[in-house]
Amino acid sequence: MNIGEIAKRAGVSRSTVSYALTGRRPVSEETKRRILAVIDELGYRPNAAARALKEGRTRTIGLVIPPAGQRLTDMQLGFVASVVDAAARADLDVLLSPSGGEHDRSFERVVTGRRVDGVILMEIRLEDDRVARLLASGLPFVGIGRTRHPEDMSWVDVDYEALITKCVHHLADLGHRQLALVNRNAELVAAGYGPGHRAQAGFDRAIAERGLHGVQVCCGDDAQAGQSCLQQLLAEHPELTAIATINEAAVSGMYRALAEAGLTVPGDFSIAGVAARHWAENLHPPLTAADVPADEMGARAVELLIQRIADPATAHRHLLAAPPISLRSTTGPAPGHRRAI
Amino acid sequence: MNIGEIAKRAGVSRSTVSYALTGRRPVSEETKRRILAVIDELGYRPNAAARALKEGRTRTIGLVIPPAGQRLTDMQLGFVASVVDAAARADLDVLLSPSGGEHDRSFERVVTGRRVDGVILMEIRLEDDRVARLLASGLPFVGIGRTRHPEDMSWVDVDYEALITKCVHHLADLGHRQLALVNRNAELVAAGYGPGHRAQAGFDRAIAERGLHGVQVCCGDDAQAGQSCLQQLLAEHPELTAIATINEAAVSGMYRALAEAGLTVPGDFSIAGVAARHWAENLHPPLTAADVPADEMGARAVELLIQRIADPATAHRHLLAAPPISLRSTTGPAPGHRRAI
DNA sequence: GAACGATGTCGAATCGATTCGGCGAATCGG
DNA sequence: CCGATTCGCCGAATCGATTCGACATCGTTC
Repeated sequence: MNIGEIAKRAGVSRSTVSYALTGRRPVSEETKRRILAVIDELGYRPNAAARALKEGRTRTIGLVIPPAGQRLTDMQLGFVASVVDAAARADLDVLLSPSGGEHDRSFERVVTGRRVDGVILMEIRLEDDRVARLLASGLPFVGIGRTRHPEDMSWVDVDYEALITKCVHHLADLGHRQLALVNRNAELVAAGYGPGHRAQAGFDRAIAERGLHGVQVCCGDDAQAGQSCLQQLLAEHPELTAIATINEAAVSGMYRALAEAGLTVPGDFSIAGVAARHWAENLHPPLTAADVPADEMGARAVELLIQRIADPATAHRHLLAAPPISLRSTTGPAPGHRRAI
Repeated sequence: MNIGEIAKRAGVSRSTVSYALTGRRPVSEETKRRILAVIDELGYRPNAAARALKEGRTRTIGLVIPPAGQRLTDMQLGFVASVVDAAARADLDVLLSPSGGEHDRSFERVVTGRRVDGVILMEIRLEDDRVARLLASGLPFVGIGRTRHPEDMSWVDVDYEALITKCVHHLADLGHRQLALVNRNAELVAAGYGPGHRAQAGFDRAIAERGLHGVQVCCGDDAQAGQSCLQQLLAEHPELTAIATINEAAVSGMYRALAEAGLTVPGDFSIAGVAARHWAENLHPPLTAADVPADEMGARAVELLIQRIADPATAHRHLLAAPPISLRSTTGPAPGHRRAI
């Protein structure tokens, strides 16, 4: 069931079959019809490996995800889904590659074995070996996230700094004076996870601008960690009245801790965050949050990658998403400051 | 940077380089050392397409997931993660393919273009075109889930029927007489989604065995749907005291509906389900549930697939997981039946 | 009617690996 | 000391597509 077989049965040469399929040279209607009939009858499809070998491209992109061991957050899942979706629309296949820890063989295979035409990289650190590796290899790639030197690459990213700044201003406008920032897990932030650092920077800046008091903590990426984290926070800083966070997975645990401490949301305590819309809406109460457009970002990342593959010499392009905050149910006037509205 | 270049610089023939790398024929230590040094220096890795073409295998498996549009449940995410993980350990790459709806081109490419050595199929229907397609194509595959004719294929699955039966018996033992089964979304069940149908069957059987009263409803796969579904259920069947469910994504919404109806869990109302452990534990209160071992199942699916690829003629193998129920916080004696314990 | 440009097709080279048959040289046994 | 093995390596064929140059046929044009 290869192209030679088709050619034989249609009584033409292999090249003619190829041209009939790709249309890169004219083939008479009659011949084309006969070839297609044979192909249809035998259910022939060109061998992907042979085509990739000759053409020098695989029609496949790599998607590098955080190690599978750690659960994907809802936002990350949104990125994956939208990348897969957009790739499918462009008739590209997606090769999944966990990276980090024991999985570096997989990443190395993807980068180095010419298995993919380009790569989309998730969960990028400020200093990231993988980015360096990709830059050195010359393989086109696009980041969802960026390093400390963002000019070197194409990326789409969430402007965590601006978003957290907005959250703080929003809370300050409501009269809150004592705020906390709940970050992602400590290992991630310590490893130079960009959003974590940028959220810190934005928080610090906004706190300073408004003359507020702020504390920062890291918190594991799940509900139980969120609960114990907030318990501790409330115990050590009873003066707090509001939280800003980028840790969507921990929010439901924070709700729990507040409820157990007898604090109502948003009556006694406010929370504003950055999260996938789907997630924010499905929480109870729905989270006041910047709705990260994960779907669009994934699609844009694929677009950028396709452009880079087509012409690796084009200028790098960047997309920084900073959607406005959707006021849902978790922020309100600071207790005792109702007149301040 | 191909094998010829390496051969030239090492002063040997291309075949010798190949044998030095694969070890399929002896090569002298001295020569091997020289070759490896050159390879190391130039950072050479064999071209995957060329190798796949010659060897007739791609060292890649396909993972067919539900269309990306609909969110993956936590359990599905667990399957994906464990499959990717197990594949990486076996030095296999994973090609992701959404199927259903507009994505059938992607599925078709995977099946037909010899892009993968085998396929793992998720979210299987009782009658499933994709299974028929794979059987016809001769491509090795393993299902996570099974059709109405399970003998035709290898699979791993969750024994929803047994698990729901256990849930019902557990609730009946606690004195509950009026139960409901909350199934997955209506379209999925109508399309012949096996777990949905098997859960119904198990529910019916157990209800009959114990002489109970039962109702069944379908419910969208998210918290909001769970909330409105349970609201309606409570309104139409005020006599209900317990629920069994396979719809993990809807559970938190059910909690909400119960709380708003003034019912405590498990004091006034009990819930038992089938869910990913991680999810069940992180709910508040933690769900009494059969903990589906998603990690192990994904790994086993990969194992079975590797065996099938190695020898497509082996007998089909099946693995039906029916873990015991982990008693957490959401089931208790039926109200007014405390003596019945 | 000769020169010319399309048009349609073919044969052969090519992509980068693996693998088989064979060929010297070294080693061994008798 | 000679024939038989073994060892180490090479050259060529092969996998299944794409693509380039060449060629035959046909219709135009001057």
